[in-house]
Amino acid sequence: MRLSHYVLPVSKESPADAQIVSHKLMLRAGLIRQTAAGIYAWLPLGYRVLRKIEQIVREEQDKAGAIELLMPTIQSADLWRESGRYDDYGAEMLRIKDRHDRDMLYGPTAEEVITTLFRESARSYRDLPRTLYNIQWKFRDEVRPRFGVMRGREFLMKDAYSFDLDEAGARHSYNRMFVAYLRTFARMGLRAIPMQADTGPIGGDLSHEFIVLAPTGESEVFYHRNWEEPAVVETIDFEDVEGLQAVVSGLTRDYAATDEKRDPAREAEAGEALRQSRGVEVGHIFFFGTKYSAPMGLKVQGPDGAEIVPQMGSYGIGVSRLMGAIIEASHDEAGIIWPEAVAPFRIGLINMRADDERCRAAADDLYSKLTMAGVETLYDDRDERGGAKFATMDLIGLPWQIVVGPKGLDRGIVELKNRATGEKEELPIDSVLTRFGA
RNA sequence: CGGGGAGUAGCGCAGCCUGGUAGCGCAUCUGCUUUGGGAGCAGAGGGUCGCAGGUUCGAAUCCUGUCUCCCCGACCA
Repeated sequence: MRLSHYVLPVSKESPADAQIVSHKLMLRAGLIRQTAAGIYAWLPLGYRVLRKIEQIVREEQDKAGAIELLMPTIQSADLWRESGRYDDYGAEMLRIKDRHDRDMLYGPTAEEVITTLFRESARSYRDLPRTLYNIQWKFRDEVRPRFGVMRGREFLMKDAYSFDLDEAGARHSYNRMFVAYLRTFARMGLRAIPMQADTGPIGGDLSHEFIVLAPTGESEVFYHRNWEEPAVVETIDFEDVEGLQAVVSGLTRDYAATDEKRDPAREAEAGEALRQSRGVEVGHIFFFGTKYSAPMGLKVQGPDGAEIVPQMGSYGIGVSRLMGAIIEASHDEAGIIWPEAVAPFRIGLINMRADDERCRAAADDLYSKLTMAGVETLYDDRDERGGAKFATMDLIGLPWQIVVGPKGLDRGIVELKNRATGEKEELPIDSVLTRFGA
């Protein structure tokens, strides 16, 4: 993409509304624009990042055996009356009426919809287990939205729902998601730590929050230093029930808790190894048994002909929130530092002298070859001063910057800079192309 | 939902107390000079001062109402 043809409203100053660094940078780098309290438009650059994050989430859900579908944002109140949640949910739910004065709502979550859908498709025990998910916009009318997309009212969420024949099966479904989550966050360059969370009416240990460590995070967290090495599950057989359980057990061995869930005994046990930091909740998984399946009449026929009420779990990832979390975890004074996996473009190509024929020709050629090879490149071809271009590139945080200028061309080289490390290399143009597979 | 603050040009702000032709910096546009880390000079465009009433010869400024946004606390992907 040529910057001269793009929409990228960057700014030196951040709006007074923004309090935390990720919000400021998202506004300054032209990723988002606020349209109402807690509601944001995703500008072109931000939307590219959002789609990358979404795609990673999708790929890891698929690997874990979950099946994607898409549920509507607008739901009927009747569904929620069926589950008994319509009156309980409170003001956080945005309630609206259609032209026939029917009660509708903008979905804050989708247990009711998915349970209904599954009820209509599952007849036999052979139809279980299944895990279904969708990545869809949600709306929760938060009393006080803040921190930009970290706590918006409208947000993009991946929500998965598992249906199992018994509790042991539900545990396996839970374990699948547990591992999938760690893989998902690791791919985005995040250190996410699973922490025991409230389990609600069912009890047991099947509820975890996934917290990304970031110095400016919202909640205070405590963890064993072993978590400083991010948990990576490179390969895993999601069908291997015992193997998966062993992995999850291993991963939950070391202490980690949010401020509200601290355990003095385990902290004493950790002793010197106890660490304290701040974090952002990016995911939450839990098992809730028959809370929805029972009241909503979801049942299948078992091998012996008897009715079985499926055991359910649900698994959320805040996709839009992740963008804020990634920036909180990865930035410097100059701007954002995108991990390669989610960067809106891989390369920022800077033509130092757009008014110079030779530079323009060399940069145009480089841009053309990179683009044709499928390397996502943002090309600053504007006739601006170099300083302004560098500042913009640093702000928007693309992993690599390629600088084409007359001084380099005299020596037959261009400069390649790594945004994260700041390291610069001088390379012949051909080598740069080779480096990026073009 | 309780407490506090703010709405003036795209962004950041001054002006309000003490009513009298709406300003500054950045950004934008034009010209010239510049060009390897947010350039200099000269000029220009852009605002029904959140909205609605009221007081007054005259309201950004005073009064009343209202909407919106932000911050602190209780809740959440």
